[in-house]
Amino acid sequence: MRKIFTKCTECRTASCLIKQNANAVWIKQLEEHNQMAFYKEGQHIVYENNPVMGLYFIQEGKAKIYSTGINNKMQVVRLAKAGGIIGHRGYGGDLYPVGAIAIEDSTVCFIDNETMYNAFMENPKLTFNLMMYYSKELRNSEARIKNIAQMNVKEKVADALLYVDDVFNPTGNTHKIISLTRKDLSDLAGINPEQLSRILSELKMEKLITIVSSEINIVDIDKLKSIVSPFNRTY
Amino acid sequence: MRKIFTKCTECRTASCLIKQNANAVWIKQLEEHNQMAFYKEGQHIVYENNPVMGLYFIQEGKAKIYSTGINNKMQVVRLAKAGGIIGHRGYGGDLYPVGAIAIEDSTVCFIDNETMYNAFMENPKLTFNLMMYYSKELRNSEARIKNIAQMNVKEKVADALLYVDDVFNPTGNTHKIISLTRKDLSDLAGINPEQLSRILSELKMEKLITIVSSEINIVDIDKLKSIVSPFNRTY
DNA sequence: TTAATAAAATGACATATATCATACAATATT
DNA sequence: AATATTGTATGATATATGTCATTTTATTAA
Repeated sequence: MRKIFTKCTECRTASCLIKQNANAVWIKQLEEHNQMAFYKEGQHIVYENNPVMGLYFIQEGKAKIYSTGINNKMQVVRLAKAGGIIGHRGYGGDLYPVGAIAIEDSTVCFIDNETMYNAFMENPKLTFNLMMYYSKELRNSEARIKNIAQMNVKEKVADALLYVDDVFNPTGNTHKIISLTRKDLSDLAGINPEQLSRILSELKMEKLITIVSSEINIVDIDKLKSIVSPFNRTY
Repeated sequence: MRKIFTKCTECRTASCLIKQNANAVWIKQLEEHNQMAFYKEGQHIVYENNPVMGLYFIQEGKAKIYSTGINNKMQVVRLAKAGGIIGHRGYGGDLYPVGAIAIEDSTVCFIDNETMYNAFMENPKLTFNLMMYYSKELRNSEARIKNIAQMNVKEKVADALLYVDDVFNPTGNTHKIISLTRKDLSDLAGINPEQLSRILSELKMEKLITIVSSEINIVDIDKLKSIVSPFNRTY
């Protein structure tokens, strides 16, 4: 576990939008308003249908953003890691329609709505880049709508594996699927765990992945991509 | 058909984010850079996988935003009307991953990326509210991921009807499903037209909707909502 | 108005995926 | 180390939904 930094100037999360875009004066301001919190794996960072009080910046760790449907079936709508943002949807007393759970021990930096609003009004680049962040997530989300609606289970599994790899292994050196259980993966793919197991076995037989003590490794990422290529997703 | 306004000061689209949030100086600036275009029903406003040159603001009319999957199967990811925004995803020479087609005769106001960027840097409220717009669309989109993944066909149809009504009949006085063919509706619900027909007949029998010469009218919106209520979507 | 064309609805059938049950493997507990 | 507990994999079966064919209704053209 890394040390918790309560000051932005000390924080080493280079991908943080605030560090990248707010001016020095505002970084000081924000430092005085932020609240750091530590979440153990499995703990809720935000609950579904609770009021949105501000923005959560993941300083360290990983989280799944989910929404609960019928029979308490969980749908993972997106994954986030250090630098990622949770919350902030629906300004002005709205409820937050999705929940977030730490899938690794995580430290999260919280800044309330009012402080954020003031920062936005005086840091156009911050606002612009946060707008871009949402815009990019929206694009991803719309791609996932099509995928979930049209793909068969095998394609959904390939898509989910590639999504996880894209989010959690950005350098591309390693392609290990980390921090996620079979249940998490099936909730992400939008299928049930049994189907997931079946397809994983199939992919293992076809030598696209290896599984050692239930840890998944992508060994032939190109073939995996070719499974979803008819849906021209760009990973 | 309404007259095409080429000046923001003349334009009567009250819901336009630019009109609402840009200062007078910038509205003048934007007026000099905007390009108006008229699209007949069925015409493309933007094509899939084309470069994103700027932002499209719908002044008048309606559009479906879609993405094409396997076997050229269309998935409608969202609907937009006057005041709605198309484009802008993936700033910086990226490709626009979804397409947009006018589903009514429409006039659309286009502003290039550079002009928009300059406007953003000097109109924090405009940037903030556009960020909120994307944020809201993202929230909707994530809700739809769960819905499409978990709902059965009947729930999908109810959800699609309620979505259309919510977007196109905001006042709530009338609940007529307009401007959409059965194909459009099934592409939105993520099912095939045959299933849609079957479910529509069922809903008609149950007196939740009426169909006169293939025009759908929601007559019992509460019962329709109760079909999707286990998914606690807030229309 | 009638014929021609397109759109929508219905029916019969095939199939992919979910469900339930069971078996196996891996981690945790005493 | 042995047992309990959880997580993962596989098999058998049921069911919802997609596909293809046909009929009915609506729209357009002659």
